[in-house]
Amino acid sequence: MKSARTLNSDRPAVADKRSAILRAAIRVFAGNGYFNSKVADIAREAGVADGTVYLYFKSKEEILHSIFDRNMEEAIADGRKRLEDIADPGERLRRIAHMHLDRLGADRDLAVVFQVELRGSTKFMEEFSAAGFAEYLRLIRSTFEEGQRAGVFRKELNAKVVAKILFGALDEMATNWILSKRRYKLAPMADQVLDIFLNGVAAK
Amino acid sequence: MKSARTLNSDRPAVADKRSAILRAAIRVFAGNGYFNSKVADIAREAGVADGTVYLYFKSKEEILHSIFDRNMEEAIADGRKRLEDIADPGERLRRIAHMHLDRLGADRDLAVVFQVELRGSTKFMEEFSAAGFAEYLRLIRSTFEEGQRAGVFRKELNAKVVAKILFGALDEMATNWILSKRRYKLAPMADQVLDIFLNGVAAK
DNA sequence: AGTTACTGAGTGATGGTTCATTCATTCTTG
DNA sequence: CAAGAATGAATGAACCATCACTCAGTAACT
Repeated sequence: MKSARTLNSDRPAVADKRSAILRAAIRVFAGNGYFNSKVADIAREAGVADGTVYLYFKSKEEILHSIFDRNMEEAIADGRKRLEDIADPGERLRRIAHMHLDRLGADRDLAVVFQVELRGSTKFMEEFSAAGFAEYLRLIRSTFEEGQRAGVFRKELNAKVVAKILFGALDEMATNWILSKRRYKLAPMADQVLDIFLNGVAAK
Repeated sequence: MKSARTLNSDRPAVADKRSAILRAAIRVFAGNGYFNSKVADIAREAGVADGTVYLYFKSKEEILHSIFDRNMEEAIADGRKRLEDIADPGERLRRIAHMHLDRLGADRDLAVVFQVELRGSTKFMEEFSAAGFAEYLRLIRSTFEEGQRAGVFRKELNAKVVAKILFGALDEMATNWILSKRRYKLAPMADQVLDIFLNGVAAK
């Protein structure tokens, strides 16, 4: 087997290998589903031995968790940054929706893992929902509440329900996109969703 | 073992046993997830031997399919009937949404199977989406298009996207409901969704 | 020589599926 | 109507393919 990139030995290959395994796992999980994927498949795809996987992750399940954690963390950090210069609640929601679909639309395999594989058992769902999803829903909700206070959104609406509606609509766009044979851009759908949504919740 | 009901020998216990197994499977799948459920668990829950399951279903996977098929068929038949006396497109959509959430809200285990277990692999998703989901989306869409022709919904909206939005919102209500610790009624959420939705798509 | 990174054959447990056998019921025959 | 034969639904122990995970060994580097 060809030795891994030894071009510059600055960084030990450690970080590289960890994410090589994660990237491989995303591809494998997306292709076969989590439960039908063998650890050996991931190892082969990553170009390492079976045992090596266990030097970086303590179980197959932890690999799935790491995929979620790492991406969610990145998305949230990036999201915060790209929201800080926007004041208008409607525009903030638009930006959130765009980022949501941009991110999933940029990597189909990752999208499959997020839309399908991570939903495959209540156990996972509960864990993930306790972690990142809940925080994401809260972000949408509090943004909406700002809008209510500012008088641009109808005050009688339940913000929690509204957040779920927006999330659900975006989520369905993503799921439909990965299942669709047609290839179209996912991100632009955000505007169609927001058109209806903002019209629906607008004050007056 | 006590002999099966021999009260009237009209009908062999066959149909009974088949649906006993299906009901047991719904409970077991909902409790452990499809992949973590053993056929032996289903058999025990149904009060039959392992082998008996294979007299009625040719594989574990076929059990999952049957759960979907049977319920979807029933839902669609029932749905058609309860829609035929409604002309107004907005009211038709409201009725659809109510039926959707009523049905899932009436049986938490079934809801778990539909919201979680059936989504756990692209393979399943594709099969199911080819089957019932697609038809359901088409129903929403064509109802919306009637409304567009009637001039009550904005004509510039893409009906396909609109249908996904409504479905996605309802779907998220259901998923959130099964994951929530709190016990609340699912069906009433339909009105909150429709309030925003109809406002969002209304002409003028 | 020591340390760290990696390897991949082996192992042990799991669980979907099969099938030889049982037995209650129904049919046939005298 | 009773005895024997046939039926086929139901059983559950056993089979065996499948993998997640381990670990004794090798390689690479200092």
